[in-house]
Amino acid sequence: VDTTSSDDAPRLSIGEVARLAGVTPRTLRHYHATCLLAEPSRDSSGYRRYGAADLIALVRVVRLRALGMPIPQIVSCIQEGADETSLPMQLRALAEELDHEIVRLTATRDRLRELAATQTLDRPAETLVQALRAHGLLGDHDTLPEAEHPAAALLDALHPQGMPAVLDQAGGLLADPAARSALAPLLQRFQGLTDASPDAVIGSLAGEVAAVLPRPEHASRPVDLAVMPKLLGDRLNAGQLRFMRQLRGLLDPR
Amino acid sequence: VDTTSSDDAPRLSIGEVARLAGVTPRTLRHYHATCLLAEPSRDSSGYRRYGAADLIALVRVVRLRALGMPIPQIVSCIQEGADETSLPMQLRALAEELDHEIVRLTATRDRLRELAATQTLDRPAETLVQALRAHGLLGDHDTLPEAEHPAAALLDALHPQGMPAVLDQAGGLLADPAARSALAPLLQRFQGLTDASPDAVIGSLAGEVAAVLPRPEHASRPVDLAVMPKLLGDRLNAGQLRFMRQLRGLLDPR
DNA sequence: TTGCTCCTCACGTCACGTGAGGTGGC
DNA sequence: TTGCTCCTCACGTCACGTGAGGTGGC
Repeated sequence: VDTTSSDDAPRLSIGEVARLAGVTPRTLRHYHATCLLAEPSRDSSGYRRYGAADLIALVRVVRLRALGMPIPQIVSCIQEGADETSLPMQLRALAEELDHEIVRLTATRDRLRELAATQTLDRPAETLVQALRAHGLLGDHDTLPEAEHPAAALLDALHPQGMPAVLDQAGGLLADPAARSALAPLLQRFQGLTDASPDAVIGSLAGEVAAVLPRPEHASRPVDLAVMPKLLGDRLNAGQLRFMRQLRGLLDPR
Repeated sequence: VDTTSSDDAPRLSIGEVARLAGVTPRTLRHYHATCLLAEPSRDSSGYRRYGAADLIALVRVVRLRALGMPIPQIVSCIQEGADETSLPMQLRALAEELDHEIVRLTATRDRLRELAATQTLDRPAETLVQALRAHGLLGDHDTLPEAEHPAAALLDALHPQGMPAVLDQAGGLLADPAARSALAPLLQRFQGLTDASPDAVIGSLAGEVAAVLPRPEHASRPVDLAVMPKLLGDRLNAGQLRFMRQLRGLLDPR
């Protein structure tokens, strides 16, 4: 018996399948364009007509997309000849990628909260002042001269993790009275350099400074000592610049 | 005394600043193009020349980018007149977005591992068979007729969470002997419908079925009963289709 | 002189969103 | 007849990566 109320090839419009699968018609057309899904047949007016098998294939794709699988990978998953046992492996690989992503985002989130709380992102000079006070190098009511603020900002910018990390690394030096008393006269001698300072004076000062400073070997992104003179050129005299070149040679011998 | 070895306006090339800030020259040019950073001065050959202040501004931007802040938001943060106290608030807001993202990714990752372990993403018929066996509705060595596999796949596709969720919702029904004994004769009566079945028979069957089925009100994406006949048209006769329409009217009264 | 850096377009990425402009179906 | 759906381009998104083709600096 032939049933006239039921079409022999029951078909849905693009909007109907899309709604059933929980996507937009545009998304479905995109999947056709990328050969993720075969184009279905068309009716007499050029409309796409979908059957139950098309819906099943689409939902499969939609679920893999919701799991974060990129389209090219889905293509390789569903093409015939694809190893059926590889799907669980690919899912596990995606899970591992997410593990790393979650670790990364968690670290970033924690750092965001820390920076919001301490406000150290934007006030290198203030951060430096607090550290100096904590080490008794600056009186509680003393402050850094205005002229030193750009230098503090530059120091902050040159270290990958900024001023707090600089102070962290310098903490040992600052907390050690012996190192502090050794550095103080060296700083004075550096400030006393002039254009006319003899090479011998500069060379021995560089040697003494290099002996006190911690090695930069383990820095993730060591400061490029070659560009330092270019940045500081208008604040240093010729003797001080020669000192920087000497120090660079000693700290980073090629 | 004029020092000839030190330039009055010490400047770095784009490659030098970029390396100091840990980005590529292209990234820096992109920041200029988006007005995130002002274009620096050029030398006689058209090369950009950067000073210490440019480096400091760049590093500020690079750090905010590393924290996940989008460029337009950074622009609003660093333009003059920007409320200084708003930066911590924006950082906290970013942290909250990351909280949600982390929750989302964690759920997806767990689901990936679950699907990889149970392999229920791809074998709706097998999943159905296992559930039927667990409820004693199918012998341990019996299997689903091949003809029912497409129906299982369709059922799986029509539920947003797939076959396991379908079985979960139907679990109460299957586990309840009273419901099972009520459904069995109803299924037989449905299968017995023909093109010539009178409306009265169909109407009362629809009423009895609707009384037994759980309400679809709380489904996140209720199955569109209007399209069901189009999907099943070639598997059902006219009487069964009239039943579907009746049932639809009872379960979802507009 | 060679190799490196710099310059400015301008297309590509990823998975669609969003009109633009036109036509078929109830 | 009106409103809804469908059709095919084709540009926009986001933050750059990557040549293409040409020139300056050590």
